[in-house]
Amino acid sequence: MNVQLETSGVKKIAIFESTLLLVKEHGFHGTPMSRIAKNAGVAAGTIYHYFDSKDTLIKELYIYVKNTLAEAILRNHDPEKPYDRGFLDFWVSQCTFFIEHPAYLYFLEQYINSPYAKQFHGADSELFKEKIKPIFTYGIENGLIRKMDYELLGPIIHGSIVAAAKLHLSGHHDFTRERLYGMAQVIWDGIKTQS
Amino acid sequence: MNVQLETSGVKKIAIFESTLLLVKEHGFHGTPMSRIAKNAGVAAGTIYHYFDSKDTLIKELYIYVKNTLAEAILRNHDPEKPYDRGFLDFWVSQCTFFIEHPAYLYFLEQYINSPYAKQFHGADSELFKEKIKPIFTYGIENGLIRKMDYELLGPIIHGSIVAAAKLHLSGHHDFTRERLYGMAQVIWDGIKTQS
DNA sequence: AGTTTCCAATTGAACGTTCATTCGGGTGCA
DNA sequence: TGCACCCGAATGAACGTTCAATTGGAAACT
Repeated sequence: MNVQLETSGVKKIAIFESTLLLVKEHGFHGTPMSRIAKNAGVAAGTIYHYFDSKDTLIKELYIYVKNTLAEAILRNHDPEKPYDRGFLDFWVSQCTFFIEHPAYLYFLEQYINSPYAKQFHGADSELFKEKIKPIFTYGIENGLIRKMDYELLGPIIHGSIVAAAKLHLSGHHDFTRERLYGMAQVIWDGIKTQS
Repeated sequence: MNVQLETSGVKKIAIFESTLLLVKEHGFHGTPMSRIAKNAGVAAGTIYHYFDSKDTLIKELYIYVKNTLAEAILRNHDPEKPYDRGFLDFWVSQCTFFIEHPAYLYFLEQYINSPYAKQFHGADSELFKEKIKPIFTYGIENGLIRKMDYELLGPIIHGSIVAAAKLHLSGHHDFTRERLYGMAQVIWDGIKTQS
């Protein structure tokens, strides 16, 4: 199931989840290693058994989060279905994932815009790069999606998903699965090759 | 010109611009007050003559940035022109502003996703709330834009502008004014009421 | 099976640094 | 003289990281 053959990794995951929760609540700087440790039920020094520094902890956490997200998306992805249906599924399953895992969403949003992302530029989830991104480059190259750079298309789609998830999480709206598919359709109409 | 009747405010602006540059480069945590001071050409203590704390400095800086952005947008906005043309102008002038002021862009992006934004929820540019936002709510209410929440529409448009500006700033692309209007048109096609 | 060896895992107090903020004092203008 | 502005060394708290000491359990040996 896992890429690495880890004996357990249970503490590592505990540290990840603890960091995720605290970063969501207080941001990167607002979460000292001491509190990460306490929250994860380990001693401060233990973290340094698994990670070289706070920076590498954050970087590895980012990849962990992206991998978890990619797994969730791929689980709902059926390559047999028509391309547009695939896009809708992608949009909805990612949005659902964020709604169900708010800490993952807020961590990602903070990371992407932090200096970490520039510092560790290139370090990303292999799963994402190899399985998800190709779906979109395929769509662009085969004339199913409007001709534009992936670097432009990506943030636009991402932005719509994040906006919807945040809106739901704010509590003001409660999006049903149908509503989500409706929103995905709006985005698809804007993205697809215009007839 | 300014809302506040400041005698000069030149030091205050210097502190703002210094913070902007350093935050872009090193993030919130990576920019100590001492370096903000040195970079602005003032003493550390002087900052506390103008701001209560680092937190309020950041908060006021956010409003300063949003105001400056709003001014730039309104300067290029002509209410006489048709609505769709107004949207294109809005999109392009905001994108151009970000391209010309990268530090403003990166500061905003970091702020929006930081705990500051939640902490100071509601504190925003009056200019923006009273002049820019109404343009969009008008468009939605009068059936010119697809019926959706402003909280959903806003981030989508914002996302596309930011993505384009970042792509330009990355150096890989050099968008002419015509190219920018082309991209704005793509977004408009997705946003407008479908015929 | 019992004993010894060994090392990864874990602890938390201690260290040194960095940082936001304070404060006592200085300057120049009204 | 008073007041607004400004300085920068000093302060003390908070933080990331280190490390000597402890544990526990698996292998190696008798």
